[in-house]
Amino acid sequence: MIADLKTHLLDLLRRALAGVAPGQQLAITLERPKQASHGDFATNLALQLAKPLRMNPREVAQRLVSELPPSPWVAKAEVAGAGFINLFLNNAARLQPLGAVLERGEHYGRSRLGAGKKIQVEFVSANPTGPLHVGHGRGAAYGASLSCVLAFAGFDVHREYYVNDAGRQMDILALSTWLRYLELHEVAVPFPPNAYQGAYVTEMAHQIRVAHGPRYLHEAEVVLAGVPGLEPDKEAHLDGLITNAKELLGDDFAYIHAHVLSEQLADCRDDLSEFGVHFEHWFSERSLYDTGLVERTVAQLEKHGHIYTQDGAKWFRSTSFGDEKDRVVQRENGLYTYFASDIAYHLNKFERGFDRVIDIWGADHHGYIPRVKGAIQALGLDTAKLEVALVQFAVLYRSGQKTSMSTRSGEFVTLRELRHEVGNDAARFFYVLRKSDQHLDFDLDLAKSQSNENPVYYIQYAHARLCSVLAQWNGEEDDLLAAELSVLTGERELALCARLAEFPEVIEGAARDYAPHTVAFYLKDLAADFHSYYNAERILVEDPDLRLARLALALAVRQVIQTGLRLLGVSAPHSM
RNA sequence: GCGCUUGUAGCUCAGUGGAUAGAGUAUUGGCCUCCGAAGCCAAGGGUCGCUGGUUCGAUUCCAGCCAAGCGCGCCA
Repeated sequence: MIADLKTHLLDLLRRALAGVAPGQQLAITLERPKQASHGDFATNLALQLAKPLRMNPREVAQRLVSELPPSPWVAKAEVAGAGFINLFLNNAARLQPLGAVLERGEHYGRSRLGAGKKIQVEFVSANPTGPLHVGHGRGAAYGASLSCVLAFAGFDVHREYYVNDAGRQMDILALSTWLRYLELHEVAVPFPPNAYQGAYVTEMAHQIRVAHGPRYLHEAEVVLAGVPGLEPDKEAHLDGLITNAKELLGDDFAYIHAHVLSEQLADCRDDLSEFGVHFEHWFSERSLYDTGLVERTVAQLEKHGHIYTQDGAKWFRSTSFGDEKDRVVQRENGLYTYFASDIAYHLNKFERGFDRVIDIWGADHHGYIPRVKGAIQALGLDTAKLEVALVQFAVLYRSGQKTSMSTRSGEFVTLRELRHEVGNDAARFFYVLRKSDQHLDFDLDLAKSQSNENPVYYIQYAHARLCSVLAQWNGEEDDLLAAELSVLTGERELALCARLAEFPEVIEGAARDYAPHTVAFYLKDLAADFHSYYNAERILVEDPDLRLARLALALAVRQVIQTGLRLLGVSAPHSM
């Protein structure tokens, strides 16, 4: 409808252009002016033409206006400012979007932009070594909202969580749990400061003790045998302990490893699920090793001459692809690096036939992009299909003080804690209310103590008000779909219609730019327009025609708020 | 040092090659016998970091500088 209207206006301008400057090929831009006095649409066409035609822009504008063919929708066209052409629509045209919302209902705003293309969105992918913290929450909220927007814009979206279940961090978690277990049995092994400190580790140790008693007990001397001291290299100390644990426990270490992994993954899954964040796939890093894909990937790179050996390690020549230095894929000790499995993972993604793959990473991974893209190119794949969206870290403030968010130190505010304090709706909305590449100062005190000031309530309140009015009318909502809308002539009403008309454009923009925050800002604007209208005019008036038309407008606004909030994972309560 | 990101109202943040740069919050003053005051209306508050360049026009694009965050491992 409104797309047709825009097409119609563009067509009018194109014909005027042909009359004034035959042969001029210009991309005509049509924008919605910020000020109502500048019309419903404006174009800078005359300003663009002024130079090639060597004419005064206002004069060009004047000639374009006089060449503009008559239209059933355009009330007037006028020249303004430096040479803008402002187009004013008649009321029938301005009411069109309202009719479109009523007709399409929950599908209003849906787009064919994605054309059913398969697109994978991988996000969160936090190591399952402890509870998710508020930093992960941002990636979760962003990824989930973006995925919904993309799906609404016509993409076939696949959400995926990459589970880092193969690396050293998981070994450290298993070790940490075992050490806590020994501690519970009063075995005197000092708990290393760089092991996982969180209380959940002790809880898991406790569970293991309850389930298996003393089965995993060993004397302190054997546990510490041959382990280098904490100084000078505390990581070497940790590695020594891991080596001993694996030897002493054998298959039992694998059991503890598997146990802590499944515990943490289950916790993570529950946490995200309660946050309204769901994944189609949980992809195991370890499976890349089990299926031999990591090995095959490196071999393939080697075959094509992108690998060389130096100092006993295998290096990928990523400098050939614009990286600042070459990167190790297989260490001197034979173990593959995280990078190696990540190349294999991306190869696997491409082999699954996605038209586009989006990785959502924390901004601290930005230096990682050139090497991954380089590897993809080296494998003969199309790097343009991979897009990386960086999400800046949330910097957490408590009582005006910056708070640490390290998982290993155990000093962090968990996502679960945050959700319980401020609620899922406020948390989801708060996270997505800034563009993703903007640093986020997350003021805990503000979020927790003043949650009523969170703008999400402003929008939800508008929704509840609309529900309330419609309930008091107590009629059949289906009857509103056929209401005669032409009695709506007030500026506020027509402004609301214009706002409704923007929604499909906002969705397409958000999908194109990976910017779900624009949906949040749009909803704030829509709610503001409605609150303003609601205070100025009465909806349930005596005149039955006007009442029905206003109720139809209310229904449409409620629908778009509902749709928008759903995309952001925020509830639309009927009362609050 | 190099790279990426950021710099807009007291604070937190949107936005744009175009007309008078916006919102929330904070401050001040109004609006409920009337559909929900978690709301509305109004006022004050700005060198869009600085300097150049491109352009009819730059807060927006480009370069340099200043400042902040992050990254620069045979960690993941």
